[in-house]
Amino acid sequence: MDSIVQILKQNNLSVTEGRRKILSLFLNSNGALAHADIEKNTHSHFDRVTVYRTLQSFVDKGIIHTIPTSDNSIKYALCKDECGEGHHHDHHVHLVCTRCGNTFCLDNVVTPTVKLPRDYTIQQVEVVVKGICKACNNQ
Amino acid sequence: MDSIVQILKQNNLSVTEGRRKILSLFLNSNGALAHADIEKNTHSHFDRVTVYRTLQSFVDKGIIHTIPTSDNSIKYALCKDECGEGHHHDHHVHLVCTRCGNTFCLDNVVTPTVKLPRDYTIQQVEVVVKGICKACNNQ
DNA sequence: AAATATTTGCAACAATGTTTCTTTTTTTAT
DNA sequence: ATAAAAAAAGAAACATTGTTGCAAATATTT
Ligand SMILES: [Mn+2]
Ligand SMILES: [Mn+2]
Ligand SMILES: [Zn+2]
Ligand SMILES: [Zn+2]
Repeated sequence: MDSIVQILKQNNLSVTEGRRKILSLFLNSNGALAHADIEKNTHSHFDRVTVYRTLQSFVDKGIIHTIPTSDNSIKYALCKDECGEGHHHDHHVHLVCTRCGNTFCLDNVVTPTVKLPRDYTIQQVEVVVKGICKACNNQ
Repeated sequence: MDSIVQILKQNNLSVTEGRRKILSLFLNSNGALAHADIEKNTHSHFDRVTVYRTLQSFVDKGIIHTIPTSDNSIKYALCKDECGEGHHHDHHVHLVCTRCGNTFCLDNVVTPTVKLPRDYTIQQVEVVVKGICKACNNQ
């Protein structure tokens, strides 16, 4: 069976053209995608609302995760860790390349531990590095 | 001289009612502010465009900095480090309280060092912690 | 194949952000 | 203090982004 269909079924999502296509975009992209990237790559074949809903359901199911940015543009990327419905466990660092503008999950770079004063409780640590990506550095 | 006026003059910004009021909001707030918070606190006394432009000029001058979020909502907070026109040097951790929803600069918590593979270049590291803030923990 | 459940697209709306231009305010020079 | 120059604010129009309710279409279950 198609691995895309498999992922959708495993997550109790009914298999529709939009979900198949959008999931395949993530599987075939090495960087993170914004809503606009998806609209563009699908040539607006799907309604904007459908794209929003699809992204949201993928996040809910733990198939993709969001990446924080400083400029009001959510980026989404495939979860490669043990994420599932209702719980994300993405403990890796993200890189925003200031040259090509792409955002990447550095799956092998774990988030450093942060020590806060006693009064605070840590639930999750997000690390976003601005810098130059591999591809841009090698040219 | 009023310290607010002083800050504006030091940064070569002409002193206007809007800038004075918005800067004082930041000086009197212990957390970060979103555009909407400012609109609300000024009772929409200033045009929305003016608020956008004021925030942008403050960021440009290094008076305030933006804080990345995962939900498409830019937060702004006073720069307490050595920031200036064209260069921000905010090396502290940010905390988003999942109970009260506020965002705080933890000025005393320096961002941990991150080690990336040789192919990458680091320019800036942003750390956002989700958790419970001091005030919420002590009640 | 029919019944049921789910998803989609559409429309209308709300919120957020940008651009251009005129008026007003602030700053500088006299 | 006044006039000239510079800068900022406000208004309007528009663009982009995100949300909600509902009927039609599609997918899943029986
Ligand atoms: Mn990631
Ligand atoms: Mn800060
Ligand atoms: Zn790059
Ligand atoms: Zn709190």
